[in-house]
Amino acid sequence: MNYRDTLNLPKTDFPMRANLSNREPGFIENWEKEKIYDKIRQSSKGKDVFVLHDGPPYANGNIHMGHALNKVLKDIIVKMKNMQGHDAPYIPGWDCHGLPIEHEVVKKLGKKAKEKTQDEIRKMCREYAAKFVELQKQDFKRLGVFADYDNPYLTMSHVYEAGIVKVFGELFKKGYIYKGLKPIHWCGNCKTALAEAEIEYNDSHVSPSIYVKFPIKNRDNEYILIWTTTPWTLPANVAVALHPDFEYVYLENNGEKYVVAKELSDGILKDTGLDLKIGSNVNTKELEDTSLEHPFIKDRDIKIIFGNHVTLEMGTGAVHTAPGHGQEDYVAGLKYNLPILSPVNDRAVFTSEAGEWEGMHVFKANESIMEKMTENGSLLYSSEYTHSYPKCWRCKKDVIFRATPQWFMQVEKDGLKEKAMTAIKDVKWVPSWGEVRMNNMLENRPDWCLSRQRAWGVPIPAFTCEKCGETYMTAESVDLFAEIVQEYGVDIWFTKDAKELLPKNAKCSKCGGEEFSKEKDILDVWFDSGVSHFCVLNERGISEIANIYLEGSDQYRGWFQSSLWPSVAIKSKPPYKEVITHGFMLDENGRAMSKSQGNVIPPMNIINKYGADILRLWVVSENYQDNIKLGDNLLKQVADAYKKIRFTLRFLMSNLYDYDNVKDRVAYQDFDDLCRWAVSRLAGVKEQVITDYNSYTFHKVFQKIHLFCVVDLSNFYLDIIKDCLYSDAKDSQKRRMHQTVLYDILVALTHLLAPILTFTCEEVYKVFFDEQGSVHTGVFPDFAEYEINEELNSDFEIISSMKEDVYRAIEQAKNNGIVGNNLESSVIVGTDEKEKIEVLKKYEDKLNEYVIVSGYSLTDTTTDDYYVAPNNFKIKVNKATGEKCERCWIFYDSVGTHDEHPTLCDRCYNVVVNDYS
RNA sequence: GGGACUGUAGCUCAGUCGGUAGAGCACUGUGCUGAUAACGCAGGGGUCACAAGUUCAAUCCUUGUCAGUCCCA
Repeated sequence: MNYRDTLNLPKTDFPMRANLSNREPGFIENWEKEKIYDKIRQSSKGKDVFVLHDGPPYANGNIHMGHALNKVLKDIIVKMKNMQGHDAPYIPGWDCHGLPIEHEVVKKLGKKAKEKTQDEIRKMCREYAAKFVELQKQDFKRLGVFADYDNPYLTMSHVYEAGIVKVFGELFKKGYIYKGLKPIHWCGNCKTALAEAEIEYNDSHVSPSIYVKFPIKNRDNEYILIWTTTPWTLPANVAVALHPDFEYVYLENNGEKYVVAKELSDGILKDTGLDLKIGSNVNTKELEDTSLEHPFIKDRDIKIIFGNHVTLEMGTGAVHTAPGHGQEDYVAGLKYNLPILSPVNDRAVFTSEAGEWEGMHVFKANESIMEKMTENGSLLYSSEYTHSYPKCWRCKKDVIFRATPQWFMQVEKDGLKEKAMTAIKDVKWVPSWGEVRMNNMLENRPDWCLSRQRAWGVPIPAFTCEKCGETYMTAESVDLFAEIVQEYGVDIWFTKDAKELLPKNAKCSKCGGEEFSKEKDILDVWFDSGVSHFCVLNERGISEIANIYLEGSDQYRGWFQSSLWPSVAIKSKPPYKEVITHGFMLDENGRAMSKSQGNVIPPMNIINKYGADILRLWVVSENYQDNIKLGDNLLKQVADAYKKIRFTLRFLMSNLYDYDNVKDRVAYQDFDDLCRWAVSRLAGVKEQVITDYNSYTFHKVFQKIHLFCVVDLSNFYLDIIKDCLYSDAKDSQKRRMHQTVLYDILVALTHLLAPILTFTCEEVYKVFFDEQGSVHTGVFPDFAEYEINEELNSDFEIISSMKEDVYRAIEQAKNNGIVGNNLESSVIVGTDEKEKIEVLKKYEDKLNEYVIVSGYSLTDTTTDDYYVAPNNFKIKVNKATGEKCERCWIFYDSVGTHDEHPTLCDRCYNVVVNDYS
């Protein structure tokens, strides 16, 4: 008789090899067919609503690892909330307007772009965005992300566009919206505004380099010396900036004294070659209340201001400030309430405000202005300077900074900034330092410039009076436009005349004119996405605000803020209860991933090589709150951990092939100590894992489950019970008891891991539990009767440490030729630690099973020939007595006593005789 | 240059309310061949980024430096 056939060896159809990359698409197909998202919605109906609101990715290009990381994290949260008895919907969104798409479309058109109307270009942008929404959607599905893909939110949909206009209108009515001047990059040749992305840099641009004297009022022969490379901006000068902390000295020159930064004085001497003497220190505080004269404009009072933007890299430490012609100057100007002068028209030609230079192109005026200052003696020195200067991407001509009318949202009005800063204290920031970071950003935030001079976006519904040029926008006109957009989309702004978009009887408030033209500005796309909580959560009746926003840490400046301002202004509270951020993708060496570095890994490469579940497991294998590394070695490690989990699940299933959870289940009160311990550990792991899920520390979920699989299960419990599972009678109470435990562990792992290993857990569920159902409509198991038994836990820790020591002793015994393997051994164990021996005595008759040896006994009296092991147990290893049972491989004295089956022990004999004859 | 974060074994992470550190994986060796392209066991491996300060004592506190990352200028 072949006794092997009488064993209950594991059986399962669950494949060892996951073959994820090939098999995952099948699951996705199935989920689509079964409408898994709708099913989950149905099974969650009526439960507590929990909303993770999706920050819309930009509908341009294929997804990268940053998207994958972000979406998987969101998906894990949504799934684990659904599995904890919440109703957690997930509406995916896409950011569809904006320059990058317009840029791509125009670039593709090339020279033909000029022949196209704005309306035609917008149509192409819309198609372009729609295409990438579909592409990205497929990729997100491939990642196993569950979402309402049939009803996503697109910022270019008519409903959403109408929502944007409505929110803009609300803010306008509350008085937050105003029109002001702001310097922007401007190409005088193309007569157009340029965004940062439309600018190229010429590294070897040659500019004039001039030192100019600004006389200090009421101080004879004292000047502040400034340095600049743009003489043409001097007519717009209104201030000179000094650094509050730098030391300043006088440079003396034939009776004249020039204030400059001490550290730069040597550089100035070298640069100019002038024979200047470095004189005494200047108390700049005393200068605070005085002002300067302009070098060539009479009657202009030039303020002295202080700012940290002044550097010691170049110049004199005194910065010529023209808020109409420079970003930093503009910001400083806002702080000091300086006028914004910009006497330059759209062709970069001086206007009448520039006096004698009217009609002259600004670059040509440089020379003339320098001549003027040479004449009146205010130009100390001039030369040339080579540096990097911006030029237009289209015509390659040099660009200028020019103040233009722009639309703003006021952040100081009605204490909005203070309200926002207070509001964020009620938000839970994960990690907690997010609050500090946000707070610092809000504090220094200037008014939000909402307008862009572009085609692809939501128009700012403003009109200009044809007669007097006054801007026309009223509560009524904004409301009317929102209504029109609701029906036709914003494209109508570009196709209809002003008359058709204005309220009847619209009259200019200034001159009473009735003829208007449409303004051409569109809204900043950050406004589009910033109002998503209105346009999605409110408009769809999902919730007033979101439970969670989860994005990369760059969004403190971006979406978290663009969402916060309108929300606090209108709802008087933040749009989110919790804000979670994740770090950025780095390569294996901790370097940022970038095209230029060539270390970018597309998510599809990982999915095709390893599968989405491996990618998902990678997401939770590291702490995403910090930066997160990616590379082949890391993926290999994750793949190994995956295998361990998969094999554990498979082993559980394979030993349950003959188990029926209804018929064969053994009640908890009939469990032995080992099983009580096992379910105590299970209950502990379950509790910890749920805690870790709810604090969004997913890497701890992963580590705890992995550790449970490796240490508690694989190395200990499963190893011990194999003997019972295989060799005991199929129907024995003991075997059924262990199977009951295995079953519950399987249920627990399958569900607790489902938010992470979305595909694999579904595979387990369909193979083992219910081919028609889905693990994702289930909930985390409860196991109310399984208590965390601290006494058992600590007892088994002692048993475990004893087992370690015994194995060390057996290793030695093997080396000494006493035994060949563990089951050949019979061990005697003692220790000086009485408490430990007392614990062991409680389990004395089970310890041979737990240690997996043929003989085990405890002793109070150890002798010198005992091996003293690191955990302080003393052990003697002998060769087991009796013979090896052919069936169960354990050494028993009873082997040979049964004539019918001379190679079997008592237990196996009985099983074979009862069940197999 | 400013704001924020990170730096513990090859890797991913724990940890110490201040008393010179732990786990899993990987690695090496080994057993088994009834989880078998599996499974078990044993072993090696860290001046806790660097420097100074506080302290009887610092990886943990303070300051600075270096490296990496995000945002801003």
